[in-house]
This record gives sequence, C-alpha cells and structure tokens, in this order.
Amino acid sequence: MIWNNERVDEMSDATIYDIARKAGVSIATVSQVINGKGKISDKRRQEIYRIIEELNYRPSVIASALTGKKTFTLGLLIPDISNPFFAELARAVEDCGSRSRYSLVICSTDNKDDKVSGYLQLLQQKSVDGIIIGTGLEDIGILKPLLNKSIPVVMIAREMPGVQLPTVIVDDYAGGKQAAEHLLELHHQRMAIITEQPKVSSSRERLRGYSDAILSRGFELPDEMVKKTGENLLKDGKSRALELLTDSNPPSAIFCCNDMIAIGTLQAAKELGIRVPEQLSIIGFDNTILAAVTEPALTTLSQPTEMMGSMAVEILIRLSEGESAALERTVLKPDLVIRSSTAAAGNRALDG
Amino acid sequence: MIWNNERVDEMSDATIYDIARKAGVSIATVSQVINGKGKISDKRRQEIYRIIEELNYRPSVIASALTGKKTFTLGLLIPDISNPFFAELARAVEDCGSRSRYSLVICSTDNKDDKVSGYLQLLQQKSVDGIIIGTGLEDIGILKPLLNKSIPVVMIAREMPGVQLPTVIVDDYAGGKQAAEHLLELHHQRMAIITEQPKVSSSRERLRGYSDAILSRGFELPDEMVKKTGENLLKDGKSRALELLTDSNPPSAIFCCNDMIAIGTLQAAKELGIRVPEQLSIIGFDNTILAAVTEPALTTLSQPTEMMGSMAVEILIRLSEGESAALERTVLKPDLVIRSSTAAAGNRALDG
DNA sequence: TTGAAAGCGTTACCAC
DNA sequence: GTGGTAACGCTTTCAA
Repeated sequence: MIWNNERVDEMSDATIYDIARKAGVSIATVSQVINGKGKISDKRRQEIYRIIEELNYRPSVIASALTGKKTFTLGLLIPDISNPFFAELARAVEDCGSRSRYSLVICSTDNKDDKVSGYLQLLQQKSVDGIIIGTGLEDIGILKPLLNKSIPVVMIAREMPGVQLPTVIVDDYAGGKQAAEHLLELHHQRMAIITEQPKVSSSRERLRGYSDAILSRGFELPDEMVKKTGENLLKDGKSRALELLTDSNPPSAIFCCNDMIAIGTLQAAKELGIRVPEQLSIIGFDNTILAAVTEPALTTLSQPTEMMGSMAVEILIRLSEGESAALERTVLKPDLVIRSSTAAAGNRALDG
Repeated sequence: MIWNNERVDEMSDATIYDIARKAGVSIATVSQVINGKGKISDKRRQEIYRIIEELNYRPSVIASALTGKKTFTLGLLIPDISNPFFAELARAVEDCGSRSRYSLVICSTDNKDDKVSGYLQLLQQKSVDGIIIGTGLEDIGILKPLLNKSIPVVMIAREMPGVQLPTVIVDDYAGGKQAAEHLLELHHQRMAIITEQPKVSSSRERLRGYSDAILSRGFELPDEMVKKTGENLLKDGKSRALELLTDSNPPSAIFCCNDMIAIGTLQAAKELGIRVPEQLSIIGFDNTILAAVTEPALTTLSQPTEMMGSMAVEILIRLSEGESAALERTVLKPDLVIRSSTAAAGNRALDG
C-alpha cells in the first residue's frame, strides 16, 4: 500500500497503561487528565496530552462502559431502512445523536415480531444507552423483558396500546381527517382507503380519522372501500388499488396510508388508463422524496421527521442520564401538502 | 403501565455471578456451559440453562469483548442514509450481517472528510469488528491512523486511489460507457454529463467511461457539456441541468451520475417545458426506487446492491476471524435498465 | 497532586 | 468435571 515504507508494526492499539508508562505516572493520573477530573499539575497534563497525541491513543469505549459509563450508542428499530420515510427518520435521529457523539445502530424489523425481539435482546446485550422503537408489534408481551431492564425506550411514529412509554408521534388521527376533509372539499363522495397491516398503529389511527371525517359529513366508508396491504407496500398497494378501481362502483378518491402505497396506486391507475387527478384523486402520507418526483406529484401529509428524530433522541439522552422518566407524549401536527394528484371529483364514465 | 401489578423491582440485569450463585456452581462453570466448552455433567448443564431462562440472563457483549472476543458490530460509512441508493445498500449490509448476529452502525458523512475521520475514530473506540467505507474522501491521509490499527476495512461502491483495501465495486467505467453507447445508438451527438464532486471516485470513473465511449466514436464531449454538482444532489442537479439546457447549443441527452441528479434534471426539463424523452434523453445511475416512479420512468444503470452488501460483509467477517487479507477486488457489472426517459435523438427546434 | 487498588462482567488457563 | 484466578482497559475512591 502507499504507506508501505512506514512502520505499521505497532498494530496493537495503545492503552492507558502505555500512556502512563511513557509519562512515568500512574494510570489513575492519565484517566483523570482525560476526564478532566482531579487536580493535575499543568506540566504533567501537557506532557500526558502530548504522549496521547504521539501514540494516537483513544480510550476504549468498551472498557469504560464496563465500569458503568455509557456506551454512547443508541438503537433504532424501524420496519425497513430502505423505505424512504424511515431512512429520512433515521437520518434525523443519527444527526441529532451524533451531535452528542452517539452512534446509531439500525435494526430493520420488517414488522416481524421475532425480528423485533431478536434485535431488542441484541441491543440489551450490547448495553446501548437507549432504544427508539418505530416499528409495529403484534404481541406487546415481547417488550416485557426489555421494560424490566434499565434501558430507556422511546416510541417514535408508532404507539403500542397498553404500553406506556415516552412517545413522539404525529397526530395520525388528525392526518386521516385532514386527508378526508381535503377530498370532501373537492366533492368526492365515493372514497376509499388503503392501509397498512392492522398492527401498524399509525395506519389504524389514520383510518379512524379518515372514517370519522367521512361519516360526520353524512357519507359512508363501506367495507369494500377499505383495503389492507401486507409486507410489500408497493406491490400490495398496487394490487389493492387494482381491486378498488375495478370494483363495479369504483372510488373517485383513494387515501393511501403512506407514499409507497400511493405510488402503487398511481401505477395501478396508470395500468388501467385512469387519469390522475382528473378521474382519480390520490393522497399519500409521509411526504417523502418519492412524493415530489412522481407524475403527477403526490398530494400527501407531511411528517416533521427532523423534529421527531431530535425529540426522541433528546428524551432518550435525558433518560439515560438518569432524569426521571416524565412519561411525555409529544404529538406533532401533520401538514397537508397539496400537489397534483388530487382534484375536484370527476365522473369516470363521462370523463374517460 | 399495563404490567403495573407485577414485580419490576429486580431492575438490575442478572450477571454470570447471579447464575452461578443460584446454581451453586462457579462462574467458570456457567461460562463453560454458555460457550459449550469444557465437560459439564448433563444434570448441571440442564439446571444452569433453567436458571438462565428463569433470570432471563444474557451475557454482556461489552464484558466479553473486553476479554478479546468480538463486539459483533460493524460500521458502515456512507454519504447519506436518506439517499435511497445508500439506504438500499445499507439494508443489504444489515441483512447479511444480521444473519450472523452482527449489528450495523450507520454513519452518514455527507462526503465531509472531518465527519469521516470523526466516525472512524468513534468506531475504533467502540471496537467494532469491521468497517465498510462507501463514502468519498478528499484526503486519504485520514485513513492512515485507521489502517495502522487492527480493524478490518473494506471499500464498497467507492475506491480510493493509492489505498489498497479489499473492495466490492461496480464497474463504473463500464457503466459510463454503457450509458454513452445507449445514447449513441439512439443517434445522440450533443451529449452532456452531470457528475458528483470529483472526490467521489465512482463519478470520476463514470465520466471517464462516458467520455471514452463518445470520443471513440469520433464525437466529442466539450467542457461546457460536463457539469459537477455539490452536496445537494437534487437541487444542484437541477441547477446544472438548467445551465446545460439553456446553453446556446443545448445537449439532446444528459447522463446523470446518479438517480437523484437525474430527477433534478427531469425537473429542470419540466420547468423549461422540454419534453422527455422526445426532446431530451436522460439516463441515471443506481436504479433506485426513485427511477421507477418518475414520469417518465428513468432509464438507468442498475447496481447489484444486494450482492455488493453481502460480499462486503462476508469479506469483513472473514477478515475479522483472522483469515489473511487476500486483497480482493470484486468488480460487478452494472446493468442497463431501459425505461422511458431515453429515445432517439430529436431536434428541439423542429420538435418543440 | 498523585497513586494503589478494587471493581465492572466476561473468558481461559490450570489445578484439583 | 469443576472451580480459582488472572486478565481485559478503564474509572473511582481513598490514602498518602
């Protein structure tokens, strides 16, 4: 390699003992210098710093964690890091954490309970300082062993009924309502919804808000207008949309519980030759980068990912520093972003 | 919380001592049982397993790492986890790692050298078992302290000239060539390219391949047809595209070094009322989910992210298990995925 | 102002 | 088969 000619033999990383020996002091003194504790003469301090630089010494986080200090590592459980919404959320969490020198361990659970509990166990064994859960869970019993331990946990973008944990969430119910109201204002009457699996709390709430808003205006949301996807958001979204759109009495508007599903729906419409938004209005959720690049661009509900990520991290850090767990529940507002996938209700028969 | 009524007081996690005490044996015995070493009578073994279950004991990875065992943690350096290409790559790495119970620490560097070296230091201090670098670097000197240490490193999707490290990469040069050839077959002559910053090795190679292919057909790639973005791929991509398209002699085709830039270019074209692909062909790179959802859908070069991720992890694990560092360099082939953003060269003046 | 020593939770070697 | 104990690299307390 390029540095062939240089010494690469001192491979073993220096320890506090090496520093102490070289400086002719005890390891306690070195430790104090590093942690800015105790009273060390300026001369010694300088000298020790010099040697630390010289040997490129960095204290082992592992060893220090073993003495009861933090690992400066956080865990993030999400369904899938390759889903842009969660990638954006992860980025927010990472950024906020790294400002305080925390690292982030990513755990993609695919919404599978066994993956969740596997990751949870792993994170515990690794003594992370906190865990952020942003994934759905069928059996909350899985959390029990974790909650008996001392690791702080906060929920992000998801909730578990029956488990009280600090939570940072968007008002999904209100979001569903806003979606419905936007559509109602555009005079849609036959409205459908495609949700995620029922174990995803956010989807449940969005459905509830959507449904309530429709019902309160005297319209209805019949069962055949409510569809659920499985694991594969894009593919299943498209299939469900196909089902809806080939119904004998198809909807003029579909609310998709996230942008991925909305894209699947867009593809279904395209495949059937249905024009969006003229013949069909589609509204998504999350306002990921995807929503901005489709044609037509998606009307969607935007989540403040930045804010959610940093709030979750801040709570976790406070908790891990021993602050009493004020069982906070922060509910942020989603924002309706109107683009080009929604328009006044048309009539497919006339229009098409 | 829901489990209010139950004992939650034994908060302190059980240690090997608790198990040993309860089983009336020494910690050495417990350790041996856990690690399947030594000879322990079946009776004791069963009993110890039972107690482990009962106390929900899980050995501390921290403590075990301190005795020289692995941390079962890998680090991944990428420019930005919220960029779909890297999110997909991260997912591949995570999946492969988790099959062997490794966790993944994500580090978004924004292609900034100081972030890179900060993360590198952090990962070392945390004694990760290996580091995957998929981010550009201006000053490779930053890697020097790392390479002197004992942590295995592999490069993914990027290369550093002058640093020899095991590498898993796509043939970017060939990719650039394929892009050019596709465009040339469509009879384009005035062809442009928008690359990332020069410190991104993959962009440099794609440019080289593109340029070589064009030149070898007797056409040219004049300087004003070569643009570079900055940090913000989408925004800068759009600006650069705007510059190209408002040139007095605008290109009929633009090769964008990744899908994000291609989308910026698509937006620029839309803004100028230029029709794609009739008046302008656009070709991207990466084949992320984004390429499939734009309108028109992007012709792009697909990278085998799955394969790249798992190869990188496998090399790293082998290395961390002491296998001699065969300085492998795996070059995978990119695949041209033809969608709807490229077409035979038209004439904007006639056509528009 | 400094250092000796205990302790953190494991593993591994060597006696018994 | 089983257990005692040193060692891993660090922090912290207490004495000097």
